[in-house]
Amino acid sequence: MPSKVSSSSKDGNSPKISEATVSRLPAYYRALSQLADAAQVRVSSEELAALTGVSSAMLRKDLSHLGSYGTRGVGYEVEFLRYQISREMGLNNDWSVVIVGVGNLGRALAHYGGFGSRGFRVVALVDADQTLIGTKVKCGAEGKTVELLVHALSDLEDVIKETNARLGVVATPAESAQVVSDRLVKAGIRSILNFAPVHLSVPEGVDVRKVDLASELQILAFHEQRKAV
Amino acid sequence: MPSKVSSSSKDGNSPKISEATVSRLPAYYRALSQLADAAQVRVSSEELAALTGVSSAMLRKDLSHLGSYGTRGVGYEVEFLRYQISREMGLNNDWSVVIVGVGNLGRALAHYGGFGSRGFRVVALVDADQTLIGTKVKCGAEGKTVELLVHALSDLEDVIKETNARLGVVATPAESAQVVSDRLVKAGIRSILNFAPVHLSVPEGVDVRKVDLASELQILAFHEQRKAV
DNA sequence: ACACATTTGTGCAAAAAAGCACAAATCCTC
DNA sequence: GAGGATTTGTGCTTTTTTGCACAAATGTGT
Ligand SMILES: NC(=O)c1ccc[n+]([C@@H]2O[C@H](COP(=O)([O-])OP(=O)(O)OC[C@H]3O[C@@H](n4cnc5c(N)ncnc54)[C@H](O)[C@@H]3O)[C@@H](O)[C@H]2O)c1
Ligand SMILES: NC(=O)c1ccc[n+]([C@@H]2O[C@H](COP(=O)([O-])OP(=O)(O)OC[C@H]3O[C@@H](n4cnc5c(N)ncnc54)[C@H](O)[C@@H]3O)[C@@H](O)[C@H]2O)c1
Repeated sequence: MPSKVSSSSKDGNSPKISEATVSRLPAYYRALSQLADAAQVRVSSEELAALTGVSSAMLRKDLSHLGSYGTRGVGYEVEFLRYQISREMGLNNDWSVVIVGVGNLGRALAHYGGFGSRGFRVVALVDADQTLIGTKVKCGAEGKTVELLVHALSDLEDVIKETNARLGVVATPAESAQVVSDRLVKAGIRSILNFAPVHLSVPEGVDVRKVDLASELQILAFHEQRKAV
Repeated sequence: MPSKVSSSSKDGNSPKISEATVSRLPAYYRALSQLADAAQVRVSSEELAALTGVSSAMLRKDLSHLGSYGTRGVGYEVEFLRYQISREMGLNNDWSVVIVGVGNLGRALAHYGGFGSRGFRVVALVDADQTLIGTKVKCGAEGKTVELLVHALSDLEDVIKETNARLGVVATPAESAQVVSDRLVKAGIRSILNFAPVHLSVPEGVDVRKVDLASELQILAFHEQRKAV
């Protein structure tokens, strides 16, 4: 897994769903959404597993941690199961996202339309580049396009407070990532998605997930190298 | 972990490095490069572990799978260890990458300069959009900028043959991803990095790593939701 | 109402990964 | 060159994750 949650264990009373399971729930959700779009009513563990690339046994065990939402001899109701996963994952809530670093990647993320359909909304863009600050960037894809102003890094705390952002995306160069992360945390952000290829140190209670594209290619290269000549 | 290798186990005679270890090697490599840039000669497992966010014991065990490259009581030589990792991972070779889908994300990847410094070179861009085909896209960042022509999807096989590309990146919409993947495989590609939020079915021997940005946000949201109110 | 075909949910076993602790190796000082 | 301070490499333990197999539950057909 090219990325891991770092800190935070957090358990109050919830039955504790394993990290491995959590990391697969989004794929199930996505597949169920697809089936729902195709107006399919029911799905078996076998079918859903094939769609998501896991074994049917693993799928069933994963789902069993959420509750007993299937019917033996029949399968799962697509819409019902989809709803249960979305509820468990908090996708009903509206998640506000602030993106710091509006370069190649930050802009691509802002333009992307696929987040909105899943409860995520980019509400603020922040950069340190004077030539970018004050410019407008189109956010979201067809239909729901919004123009967002690029804010100055110095306004980070205010922007977060005003927009109530709870998720932070770091898309700055590696050198600035730790500083940006520190400021995000200080401003109250406790969930960070980091694209900079550095490890971010954050206090207990803050989650960081790292997406490292270069690492992914390197891992592929490693295996490629080992394949028969 | 936002991504996993799907198929391929592959073992000829190599001592078999665990998948978990392989997934961490790029981070070690990156940190060592940083230290080398800062002209640091030696590093302890403790220090390197802190830089990469793992425990020192895990780091040592990971490295021990490559060989015994440290010196007890002293630590590791930065340059030497870096070289050993790069050799093990095949980063000395030059890896040619073809990107299919030159939209928001594909373009951001093409523009990105960080790949070149690690043995990866984007050698071809392919898209299905008639208005894009034939246009030129700047590839790589400052210094080593190259303009690449966007090729037609119908030329995919030829382009791969001519450029000798061995790594394929799928950055098309989800609907097209499986078709594109099939064609990449048929053209001889056996390592694919997939950004489309769908599971790709590939034959035995082909590796797919999936990077699903929306999933990452969802996983963060899941944990965020569980944090104290 | 009963036998039979399906498909889930789950206890248990196996495998993989992470963590611990310490002996072995090296360096430094005197 | 002996003793003490470090720091690696690794056997062993614990935890996490995956896989297997089957009983329990449901639907169907007669
Ligand atoms: N573009 C890619 O395909 C790609 C691939 C792999 C990794 N990455 C990583 O993602 C990150 C962003 O990549 P990119 O290609 O968008 O880079 P980029 O240089 O295009 O954009 C970086 C942006 O961050 C801004 N910035 C710099 N310092 C800042 C600070 N302290 N606060 C706020 N903003 C700041 C810059 O002004 C710039 O707009 C980098 O860390 C890069 O290594 C990118
Ligand atoms: N942009 C993001 O930040 C982001 C985030 C998460 C996921 N993704 C995923 O990454 C993929 C690409 O995203 P994007 O934002 O770049 O989309 P995009 O629509 O901007 O670009 C997609 C490109 O693929 C091309 N294309 C379509 N069908 C094709 C085919 N059969 N063969 C070759 N090219 C084809 C299109 O012409 C277009 O240029 C999508 O699957 C998207 O869900 C993107």
